[in-house]
Amino acid sequence: MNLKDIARIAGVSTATVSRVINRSGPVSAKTAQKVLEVIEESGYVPDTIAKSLRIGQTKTVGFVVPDISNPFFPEVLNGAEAVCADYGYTIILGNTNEDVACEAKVVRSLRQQRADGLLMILVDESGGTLRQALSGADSDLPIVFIDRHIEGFHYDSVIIDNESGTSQATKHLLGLGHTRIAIIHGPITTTPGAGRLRGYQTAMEAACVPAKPQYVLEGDFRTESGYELAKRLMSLQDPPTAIIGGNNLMTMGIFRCLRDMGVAIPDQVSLIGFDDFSLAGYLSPPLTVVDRPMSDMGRLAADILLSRIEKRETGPVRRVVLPTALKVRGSCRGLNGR
Amino acid sequence: MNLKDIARIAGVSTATVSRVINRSGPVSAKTAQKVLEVIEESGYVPDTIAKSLRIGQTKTVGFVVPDISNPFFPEVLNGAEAVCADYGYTIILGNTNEDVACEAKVVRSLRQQRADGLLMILVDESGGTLRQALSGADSDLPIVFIDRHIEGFHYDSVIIDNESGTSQATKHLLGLGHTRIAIIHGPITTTPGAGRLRGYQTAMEAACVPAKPQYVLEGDFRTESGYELAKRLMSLQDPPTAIIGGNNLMTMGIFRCLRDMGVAIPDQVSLIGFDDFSLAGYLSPPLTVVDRPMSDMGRLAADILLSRIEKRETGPVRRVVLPTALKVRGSCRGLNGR
DNA sequence: CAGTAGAATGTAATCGAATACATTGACCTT
DNA sequence: AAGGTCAATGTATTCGATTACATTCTACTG
Repeated sequence: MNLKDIARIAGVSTATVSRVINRSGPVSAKTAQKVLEVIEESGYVPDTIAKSLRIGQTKTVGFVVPDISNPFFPEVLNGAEAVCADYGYTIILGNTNEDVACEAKVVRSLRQQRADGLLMILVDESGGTLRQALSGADSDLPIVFIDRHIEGFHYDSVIIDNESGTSQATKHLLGLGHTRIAIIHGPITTTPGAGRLRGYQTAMEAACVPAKPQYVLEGDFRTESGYELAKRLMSLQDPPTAIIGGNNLMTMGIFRCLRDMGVAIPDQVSLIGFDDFSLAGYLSPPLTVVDRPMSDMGRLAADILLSRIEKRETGPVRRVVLPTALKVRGSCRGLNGR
Repeated sequence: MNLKDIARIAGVSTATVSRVINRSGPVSAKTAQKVLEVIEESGYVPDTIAKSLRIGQTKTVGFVVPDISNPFFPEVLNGAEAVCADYGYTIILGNTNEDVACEAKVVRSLRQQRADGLLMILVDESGGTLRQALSGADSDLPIVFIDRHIEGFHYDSVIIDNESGTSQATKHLLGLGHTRIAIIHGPITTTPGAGRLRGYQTAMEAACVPAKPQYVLEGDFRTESGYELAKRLMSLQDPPTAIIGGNNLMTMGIFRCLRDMGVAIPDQVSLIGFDDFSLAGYLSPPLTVVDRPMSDMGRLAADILLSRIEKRETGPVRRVVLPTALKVRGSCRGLNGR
């Protein structure tokens, strides 16, 4: 059952049917009604594929994530999906498994599928992968980066103030009297990895507390690395009195490690995580975290992307930086009383 | 840059280029090489849209979920995505917001987009919505239901043994000496809602412990309803000594409520949740839960769907029922010693 | 009543790839 | 050398919609 069939049954031309469906031209009331009746009866749905081919637009947005099972992902997706649905766009998923080669493959596949635009949480922030995957193409494919971005690349991005996030956390700990503060940060090749480390360093320097190198460890944003590195920290001859986790997963890893090692939080070690999650406030102790507006990030990114796709906005590249907020709960203890 | 351009530059016909790309016919080594070179240089990627239109297959699978932010979703998605990626299929997302009307819209939209098949976590288990959304169509669109299914509908489904899950949980509590056991179950119009309730009832009856009606409450699978109903339970003149949560979100709600009300777990009330989640074992007390293989559900459902799409399997409808397992941690206390 | 504006409708090309069918050419057979 | 086989390639149609352009029809003007 296609447009031609409808035209035949209704006794009109395909052009007329198309005009009725899209309200794209004058059609007499009588004809329109007749056509609509036929469509209704037959249960006809226009073929989006054919339409896309003809008009060169698919009304789809590719959403590229490194790791579906990171709880950060559904939150962002949630915001983005709502906006896309509002504008009649559908989301196609691309999972890169934190892998550079996979990222290239996914982008190329999304390009093949003619996604109208891309929402990307990057893996390769050097941009090499992306540049290659986009090579030879109509390189005006709109892309909005989320959480991470590429220096000197002409794309919009929605990120957060990572530096201020860890800076707040560090100051909070310093204010409680801690000096042996450790951080398990993400890869410094990534925006959030480097930014969060910088915030920590800045705050430490500002307080004239030198950060010991053995307290600054680089993880890979995964639970296991948080676990392992926390174990290493607590095995030092002078273990830290406070640890900052570089993201949600690593914080969970740290939390588990401390629990498994029998290290009391916050009595022996204070802990601050980056990223809030649903049960963080119900752990014991309730976790103090740096929170950020994840759903808003998705919403905003989708907003920008769609306005680029629909050419409602043509100005220069936008770089939106959203604020973070320290949520003080119960995983930090003051040392001043000692 | 399209197939025609490549053909022109390589000095061959479009048919030959197509044959090279798809290995769909004999091409001399020399010609093939030439064509591949041109493709390489130009960064050409075939247009999936055009291909789909021609061959009537999109290599996409629609994934319909009621609630993106339910932690159950990414787990299932994770499994499904891996299988789909293996077979070269892409996932299109459909969010129904637990809304029947929205479900119809999403299915219709996915049909328009010519998804080759659907993975569905239903909202309307009566099937009315689905039947309507599929009306008039080539109703041989393969669909696999996950977690919930429609009685007497000719589609495959992958569900879990809900009844045995709550039955195990109830027996565990009975074994510990509890008799005032409450359950906050999901809507009885849903497979998991009804099944889990039944398991509870069966186990209670088998032990000749009558279930008091005020201990059996129907929630809506959301955190808030768990919270509210737990509050109601604990306000009874003879509150239960144990509560079973009907799903992950409601269990979180119950947990929060008990904490907020200052009810000690498990000293005052024992708690068993349905569905494990990443930090359940690190709450205090660590939560005893009925676990189920969520990622496997996604994997299996995708497996079945793809084998239907590719006609590798044409047998009768399959109904796969996966087992649940009680994970005993620390949220239940024995009453026998009293 | 001829002329014409503008509404209503139709015809046919187009998007980019796949493919049925046609054609060419090389090599082998008898 | 004629005929046959099969590999290699080309031509032209097709998928289902949109749309530029052409045509018809209606109604109104002077």
